[in-house]
Amino acid sequence: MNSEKKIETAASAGKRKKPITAQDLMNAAVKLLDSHRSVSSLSLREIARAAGIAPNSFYRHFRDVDDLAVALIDQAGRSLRGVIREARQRLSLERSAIRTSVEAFMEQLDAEQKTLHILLREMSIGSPAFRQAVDRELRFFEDELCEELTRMAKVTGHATYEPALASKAITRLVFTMGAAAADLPPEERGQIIDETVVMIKMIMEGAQSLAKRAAEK
Amino acid sequence: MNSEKKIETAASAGKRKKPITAQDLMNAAVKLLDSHRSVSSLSLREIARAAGIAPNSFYRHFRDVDDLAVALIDQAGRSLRGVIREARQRLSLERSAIRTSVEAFMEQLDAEQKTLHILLREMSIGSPAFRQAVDRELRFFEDELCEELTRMAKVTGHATYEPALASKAITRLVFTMGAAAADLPPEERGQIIDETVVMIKMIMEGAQSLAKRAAEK
DNA sequence: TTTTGCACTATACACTTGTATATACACACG
DNA sequence: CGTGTGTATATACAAGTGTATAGTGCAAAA
Repeated sequence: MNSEKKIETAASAGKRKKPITAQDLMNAAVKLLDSHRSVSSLSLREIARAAGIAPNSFYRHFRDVDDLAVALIDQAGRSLRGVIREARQRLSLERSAIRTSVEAFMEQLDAEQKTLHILLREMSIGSPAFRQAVDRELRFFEDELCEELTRMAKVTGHATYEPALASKAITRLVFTMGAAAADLPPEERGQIIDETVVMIKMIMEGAQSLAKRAAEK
Repeated sequence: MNSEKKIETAASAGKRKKPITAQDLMNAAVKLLDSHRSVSSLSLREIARAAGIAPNSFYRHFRDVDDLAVALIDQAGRSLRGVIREARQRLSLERSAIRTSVEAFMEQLDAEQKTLHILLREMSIGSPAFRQAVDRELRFFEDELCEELTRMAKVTGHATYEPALASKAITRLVFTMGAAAADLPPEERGQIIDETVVMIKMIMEGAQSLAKRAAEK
């Protein structure tokens, strides 16, 4: 059977108005990544098949599978930033800022599009462009956090030792713990959240304590 | 061209005494992973080709590519544990225990077999067996560290707040920072090491400070 | 010696992959 | 009415994939 088979049938059997969006392709790709496949193991044909289009139509929307992957990361980052910013606004006084943010982060894990899931899993793998996209999101997170830390310092009087470093530590920790939580059934995530919160408090406490010590000298 | 090509030539051109070891295959796989490919994108044939054997001979040594990947992780963990344990023994008094360990960890990044590299990159991806193997190694690390922390508490009198959690935080942080360092030219790793050391100190300082606060109440 | 077992190879098959080429259909503008 | 232009399609090809089947050659056991 050297020539093509006839059937590369659409997954979505419905009669669709023709035009397919880039987002449709991204959704199809995300569905394929459900279990534990890496983006780099997805084939262009597979994605096209899942989206119900001909293989070649893929090129109308993305240059590459890599290109699509980068788009996925951007999307993950954008919506994550939104969620965190929102969490920070409803920073009511009855709950700790830390806990609120961590919870928002973890909730985002099974948001409609599970792109955060993907970002966390594939952080350190994939094309240069891919990792660059991930790094961008990490830095976003760090910067916002760092700002917050220094602002907080002025209000409470508790200075932070090296706010940029503390932010980096917290960010990496949250992302790593998020990756661990991602593979867990949601009912076991509570523990991870608690652990993460305590870890963050350790870092902040430590950074403040080191700041005091440095000031005393 | 429907039938096979004739040449699937050995990569290692030398005239070898026939028997190839599982380790040879693992080495070949590692070489292929040099740049930034994920294990899941390696094909059995590719590995066999790189090792200079026929595709089918692969099965004499591993069931799967996945199977080989798990073996790689085990090897990475084994040698990492060795290195860290060794570092702890030459824990001379002139250098901090933290810095010595972190340096040992980072040095292991470009050890002969760069398997640690792979472990760090693919931590949260791959087959269940694969991630289980990674988790095993993480826990090893955590446990040894936790023991050390409580032992230290008795000597110095500085108790640690939740030693298990602090160990987990430190472990995850070191691994994440290691993953970041892995993609860097060795001359830029110094900074990462410094950062990591400070981060760890923050955590330990914080955990001790929290312990004191808890005791005072 | 013959036999048996093992490590490896060669060939083949059915299948998937990325992409080149050509083509069909819809809609906007002259 | 064309006539593009953009978006989808089908067909095809060369290459790569996992693996089934059938050897080949060589060392130890009989």
